[in-house]
Amino acid sequence: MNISAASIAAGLPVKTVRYYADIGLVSASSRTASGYRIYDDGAVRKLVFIRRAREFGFSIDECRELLSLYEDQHRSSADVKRIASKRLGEIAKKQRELQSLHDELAHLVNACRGDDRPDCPIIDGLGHRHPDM
Amino acid sequence: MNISAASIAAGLPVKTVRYYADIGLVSASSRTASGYRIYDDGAVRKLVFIRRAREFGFSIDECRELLSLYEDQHRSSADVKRIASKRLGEIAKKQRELQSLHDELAHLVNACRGDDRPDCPIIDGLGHRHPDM
DNA sequence: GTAGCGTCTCCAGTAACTGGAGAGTCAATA
DNA sequence: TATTGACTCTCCAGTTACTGGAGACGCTAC
Repeated sequence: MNISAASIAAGLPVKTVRYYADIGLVSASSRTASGYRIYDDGAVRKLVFIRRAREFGFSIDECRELLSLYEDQHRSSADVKRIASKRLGEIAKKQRELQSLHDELAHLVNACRGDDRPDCPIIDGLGHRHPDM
Repeated sequence: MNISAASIAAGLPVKTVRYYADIGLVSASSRTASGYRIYDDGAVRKLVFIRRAREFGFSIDECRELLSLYEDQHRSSADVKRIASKRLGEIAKKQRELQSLHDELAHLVNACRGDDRPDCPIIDGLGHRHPDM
């Protein structure tokens, strides 16, 4: 599999696959005589693994850690659960933040007539200090 | 007001205030003879405005746009509403994505015993293709 | 006057790519 | 066989919104 076939199989842009190789996250399994990267199924599986983990919001460094657990036959599921639980907590926190932003902004947007007059509660709401932020 | 007083009043780090001046977002109202930045109330209000808008997730460029509306006595609230509504849609989208990530990851974490055995549904869930992602 | 801050500018680095230049490679067509 | 066009390579620069640090200068108090 050359890089474009691997990128399609993994669901990642070619540039990103090359980048992951550059930073030593997932290297090509070998190269052709002319230097083209070759990816085998194992490498593609790792790329898929990384893509999924990135979609879950894991950082590249966390992916590195997860990948080493993924590759380690002797890893304990406790390690993995610890990392995933931490991430889950962060996601929940982000959700709460987003919710309050949404509510506040929605309130301002609803209060705005949206006509040609300069009076605008959104601008006012942004411009002045707010009780709990 | 020197830069640190302004930064406290605006709720932004000094570095960030300087950065906003560098990129021409909010300049100091003047300078002392020795080159120290001086901020008046108007400049501080703009800094607060920017901080709030950033907290709402508006990009620097969007802030620039909002700021010009903020400063424009003749702006229509329709313009502001348009930008804010767009942002609101993006926030809602992000919320939905985050929700599905949360559900999926929570499912995996719950399914994981978290003991010393290498069998781990989280790793498996990340490693393999998933129905709808 | 000197110690200990604060401030200045400028440069580099962050995260995770993305875009592009310039050169080489490969497969198919004329 | 030559050439076209797509693909690949490496390397460098740019992105976003800052943040950290170096080295130099300013300000205030003791």
